[in-house]
Amino acid sequence: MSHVGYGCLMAVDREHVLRSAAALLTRRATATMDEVAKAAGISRATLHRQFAGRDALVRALEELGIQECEAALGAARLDDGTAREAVRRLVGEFESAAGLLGFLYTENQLFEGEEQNAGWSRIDARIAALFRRGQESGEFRIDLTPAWLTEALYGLFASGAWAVSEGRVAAKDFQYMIVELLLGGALRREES
Amino acid sequence: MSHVGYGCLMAVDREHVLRSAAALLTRRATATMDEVAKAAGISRATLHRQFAGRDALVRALEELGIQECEAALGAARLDDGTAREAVRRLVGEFESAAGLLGFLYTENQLFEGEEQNAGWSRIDARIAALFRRGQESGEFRIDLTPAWLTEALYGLFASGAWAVSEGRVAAKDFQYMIVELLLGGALRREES
DNA sequence: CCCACATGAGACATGAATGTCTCATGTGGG
DNA sequence: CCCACATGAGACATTCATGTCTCATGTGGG
Repeated sequence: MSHVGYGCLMAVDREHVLRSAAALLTRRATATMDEVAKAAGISRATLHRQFAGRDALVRALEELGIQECEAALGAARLDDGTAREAVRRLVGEFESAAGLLGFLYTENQLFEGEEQNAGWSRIDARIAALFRRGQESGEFRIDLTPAWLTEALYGLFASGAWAVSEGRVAAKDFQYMIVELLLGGALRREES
Repeated sequence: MSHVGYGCLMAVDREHVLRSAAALLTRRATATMDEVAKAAGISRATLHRQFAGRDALVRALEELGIQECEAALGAARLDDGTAREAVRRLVGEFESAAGLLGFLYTENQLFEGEEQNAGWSRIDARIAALFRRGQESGEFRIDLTPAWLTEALYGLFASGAWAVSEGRVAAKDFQYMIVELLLGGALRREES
């Protein structure tokens, strides 16, 4: 047939639905499909036509999260300059995705048995490689493994995003707080 | 009547039930009441006799978590020695409760509207006071707020406990990894 | 103008978890 | 020995989210 896709009536903006769902589920991970639909301004039926079920929706959100992370990783240019500068850029680029990331981070615990999306492994590897680069260049200490630093970064993103949404930390301090704690820790430095 | 409580047949070991539930829910936050009962080695009926419902069970777990945290806070003697030593002791004492803490930390997001247990505020305050003491003594930097350091500590506990349970970090490194990252950060130190 | 089609609204069935109930059982204490 | 009582097993109703269905509507394109 001739009409390839959606020639006449524009289908519901899938992107917008995903964004709305992400924003809602970030705040309340147990939100109903009904609530998700309302949040997106569409009916439950239409939501269901786009995503076969809650499962499919979460998977789509996972894909979205992975895309955002990979976009952030690209924009952060992890190979440029010092490792600490790259970490700073990385956190900045990740900021907008932190909420979604936190949601997916906790949601992953529920999948338990199932194999996790390969995208996360790639992302983990790229972040861990950055920390490894910092270790090899002598910038970072070598007694904290890249795997742990990566994991810790996720944890700080999640708690940071939550603290901001709860009003315990100002949104404008998000990047600074995370970067400074991750890189420098709580102790005062004598040196430069 | 004469028999005050459980004179004859010992009631189901409430403590044991709570421990089992904590262990299970730490791994799978969505576990069924049935599974919780099985994990504790009792029937669902008995579980219901002890805890009016899932809600009551979670509240009881929250109380348990608060108790453990306050016990840990006491054992860590936050007012003794340098603040960094106190932080080290604190993380060590919290280690056994980290899994439960992580569960409750994420579970709290679901309660959304409701007011959170006052116990957490007390605990937050004690931990934040420790960081503040470190700042006032000149040990800790002052540009990271005590509130954020407290929040970050929770996040590191959660991600640390999860990383251990996933096998990405060795259990024996738990305390070291968290303390070193929290206090010293990822950067190498030139000074002592 | 008419048709195609995506949408919204809602009815309906389904499955799962929950909460409540009864009853048989076994053990411990008097 | 007998009674009290906590327990386990299971039946049952209920609630809720979900998935599927139908139908009316409205709009855009031909």
